Amino acid sequence: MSARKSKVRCCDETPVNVEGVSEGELLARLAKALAHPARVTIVRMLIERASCVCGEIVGELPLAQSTVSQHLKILKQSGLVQGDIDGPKVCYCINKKMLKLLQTLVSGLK
Amino acid sequence: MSARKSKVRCCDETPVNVEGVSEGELLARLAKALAHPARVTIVRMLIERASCVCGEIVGELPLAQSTVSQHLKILKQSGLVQGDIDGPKVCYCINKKMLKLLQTLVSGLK
DNA sequence: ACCGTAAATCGTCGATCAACGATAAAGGTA
DNA sequence: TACCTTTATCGTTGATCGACGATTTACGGT
Repeated sequence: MSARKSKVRCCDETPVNVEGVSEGELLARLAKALAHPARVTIVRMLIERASCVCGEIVGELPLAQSTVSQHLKILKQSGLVQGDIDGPKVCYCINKKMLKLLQTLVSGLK
Repeated sequence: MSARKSKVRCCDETPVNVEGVSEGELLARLAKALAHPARVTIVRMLIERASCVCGEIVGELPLAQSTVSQHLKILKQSGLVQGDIDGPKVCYCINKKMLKLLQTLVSGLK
């Protein structure tokens, strides 16, 4: 093996591609990512546990593995969540920048 | 005419029925209401202009009147927006309690 | 009573969502 | 290599969304 086979830390810094997207569009996208109870639960889990897991998420939700995988895909596409491959598993975690952005956009509604 | 035909103020206090709904469910609902750019625009308009109008909203969006009406319905169902009938027109405005609730729920994501 | 304006509702259509089981891909281990 | 585990993807199904035009409903004004 090279340096380290599987790094414990995952989801380092984040690109966050938000090119030419209006604030309204962006807020709508992020809101859409949260527009399902299961996804809210996933986000909360990822925030709570700094450690990012995937199988655990499946175990915690009353949904099939494929369904959870779909929700994770949607969350990843929104940028709110990232997933790093760690051996046979995938390590998911929150993109704090995006979460912060969402919070800023929502708080700015006034 | 009796006292005042059409009150200038509209959207007084708000009921806000959030009975037996978990926080996650609630956040998901509110997020869903914002999960479309047109609805974000509407919410922003209503926040900006204390005066609440409906025809103006239609005039400002590149959408048919019926489509805007649908979006308004969704926003009303979420509780984020209220509409009071004012003669032949309908006066829409933000439910500040709900907006605050949304902001609290999103800010609480940490 | 009649007309005009404002808004909601209806019906339709294509697109997307949400869920599942089944299957495939990718990596670790014996 | 063969297996096992983990996750993603495929294919399907029913439900909901988003948009529209057309129609209906509700008021105000004449």
